[in-house]
Amino acid sequence: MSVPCIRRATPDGNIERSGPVDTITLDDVARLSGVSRSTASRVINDQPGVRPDVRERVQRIADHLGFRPNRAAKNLASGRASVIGLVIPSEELRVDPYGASITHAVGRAATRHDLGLMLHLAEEVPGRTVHHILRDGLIDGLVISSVALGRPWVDELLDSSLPTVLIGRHPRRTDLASVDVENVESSAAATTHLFDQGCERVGTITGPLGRVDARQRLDGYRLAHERAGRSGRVVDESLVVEGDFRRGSAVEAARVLVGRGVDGIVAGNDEMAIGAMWACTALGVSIPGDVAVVGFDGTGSGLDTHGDVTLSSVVQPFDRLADTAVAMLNDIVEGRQVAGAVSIAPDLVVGGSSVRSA
Amino acid sequence: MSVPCIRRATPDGNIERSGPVDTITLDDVARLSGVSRSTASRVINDQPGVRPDVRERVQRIADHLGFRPNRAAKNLASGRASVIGLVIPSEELRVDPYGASITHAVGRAATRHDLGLMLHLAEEVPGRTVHHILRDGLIDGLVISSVALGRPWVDELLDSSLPTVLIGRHPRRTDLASVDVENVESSAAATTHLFDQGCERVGTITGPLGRVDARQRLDGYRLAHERAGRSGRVVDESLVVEGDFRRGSAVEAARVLVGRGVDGIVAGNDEMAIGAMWACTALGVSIPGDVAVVGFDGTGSGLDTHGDVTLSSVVQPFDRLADTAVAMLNDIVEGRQVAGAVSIAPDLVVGGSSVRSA
DNA sequence: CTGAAAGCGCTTACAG
DNA sequence: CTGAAAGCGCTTACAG
Repeated sequence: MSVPCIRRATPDGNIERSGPVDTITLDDVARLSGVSRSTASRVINDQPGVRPDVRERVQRIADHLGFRPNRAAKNLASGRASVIGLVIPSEELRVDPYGASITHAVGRAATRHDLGLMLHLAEEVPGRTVHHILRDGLIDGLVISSVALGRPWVDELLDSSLPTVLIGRHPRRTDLASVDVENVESSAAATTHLFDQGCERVGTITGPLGRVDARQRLDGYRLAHERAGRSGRVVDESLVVEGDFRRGSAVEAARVLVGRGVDGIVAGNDEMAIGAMWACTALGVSIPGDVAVVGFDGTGSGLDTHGDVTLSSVVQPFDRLADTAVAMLNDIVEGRQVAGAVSIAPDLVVGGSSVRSA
Repeated sequence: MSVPCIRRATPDGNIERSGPVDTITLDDVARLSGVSRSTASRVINDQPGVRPDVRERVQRIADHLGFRPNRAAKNLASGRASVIGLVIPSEELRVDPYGASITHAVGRAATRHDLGLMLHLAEEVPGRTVHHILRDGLIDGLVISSVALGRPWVDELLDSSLPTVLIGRHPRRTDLASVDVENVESSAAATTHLFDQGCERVGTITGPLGRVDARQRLDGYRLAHERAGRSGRVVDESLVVEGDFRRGSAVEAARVLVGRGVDGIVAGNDEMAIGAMWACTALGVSIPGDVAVVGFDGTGSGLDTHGDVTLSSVVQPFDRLADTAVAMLNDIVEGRQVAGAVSIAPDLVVGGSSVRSA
């Protein structure tokens, strides 16, 4: 327990700071409680084997002192950091709301599990990073966004000794612990929803088809057509246009689709749905009257209305995805077994972009 | 140095993991180099006072072994974590590209300074958090986004003993170490740019005027009018509309402004610029022909084109802002004095939304 | 220039 | 149920 720190502005407008932080250690708690360090430790960590009255006394004193265990010491002694890392491409975080949503959700999930979250931005850089991440001993494990896959050092992490959980899917490997949103059925549901609104000619703007999720969503689009086959709806391949999950690509694509007479568009994600809506609006094509639009992700709905029309979308359950991923990671870290791949169904949230008040 | 960890899929499709990570300690390096731990430590940390040949030998062996110091031990022994925290509102990260850009930039800056970055999402929750952040001993200091200010626990951090640097400006306090973009002159430059393009009636959609940056940018808009006073350009108060920095608010605002006959719009940020462009497009008002638009932040430019028109914008120097903030924080942590408030000038990047090829 | 030793604040068998 | 003691892997005066 030392002198509290003082901060003040110096006359010349600079700022200085002195003195260490007021620190209460486990020893303080033990001494003031009249027990050993071991017992105090047990109380603090909710471990069994302490007489109830002793436990209560120690706890009260700890609370009163505002004791917080030093994480570095805890980490060193226990070999556990109580911190997890998140690997996500920096590009993703910056240009795509999906990345921000995942980061946000994992951050919240970590907090709920009483874990710190370190951010590891996946740049295109070479390899030393991996070793740093691994050997620093600063984190217990990693949540890796599948969007980060493909970078050599990220793939290297998957084979390292560090526990990892993937959010999303690996293009090839099936041996990884992963959590993913269900893509096929939910995309089919979105397409079917447009049929239900009376759309006869529904096109789709897909994500980059090198990506698993983009392909699966396209599969769902096809599946819905198969199921609606008897009502004369079949896939017109000229209405399947590949985008790149970014807004700009959908502007082009939507123009093409409008030119080919669609009355509905299933976009591979919300960013592209927004691009499509933009293009339609610019062409004087009304939404949802002339063309009904539905997206995927849920990042474009809510606050971010476009014109007066809210976007219909297959909304990813970001919080559940993140919570599941963090829980799985925790299980792996603590040596419990973990189911390999978890899939979580999203909800289709219907907004103004697809509902025709017939 | 122990057994490497093994991971394998079990027959029932689950995944298990066993064995500790292969660990090389400073002791290993010292022993194999035939020196003491102290000397090895000096070499590893580039401290003076080691004979060159010894230094080289130890270094080689450390490199060969792939030695990485255990951060927890280092932290515990030195009282320094080599990790900084970033406090940013979770809402900001999710809905506003500005938050993502800041996060991205601070992450990169931290890496450059060889620091880890912990994410502290500012929710609306009560107070314990502060103490956690402070006493965990997990971080040396905090970069706080000014957007997070206003939450009681964030304000509390500013008065704590933990070193902090603000990115942005505090509404009242001037005693804080902070880094901010220059708002007034740059906003004036954006407005003047529209005048230069021949705009006679330039309106503005401001951010929420409770915020300093929003007010400063409005000041810049006024300043440009003052300077252009002799050419007959004066502020028409009916062309000043308050938004909330979000896209939706600008859609409304732009309709109002178009109704009042503007031929140019200065938006308080890019999100609102995009909303305004959307509204204009929907109204059949062409950009930049009928209305020229300029934004602020640089988050809406680049990849994210709208229609075919790229957005002109006052582009924030995110990397420089972040780098400066992290460097300042490091200085404070290491006890060096730090200039109080740093202001960095952004660049006006002209795109298609404001250039009239007369 | 180099090393022996104490110590950072905790956890965790181990013995009572 | 409780405590004494060793140890996690480093840093850092201190003495040579």
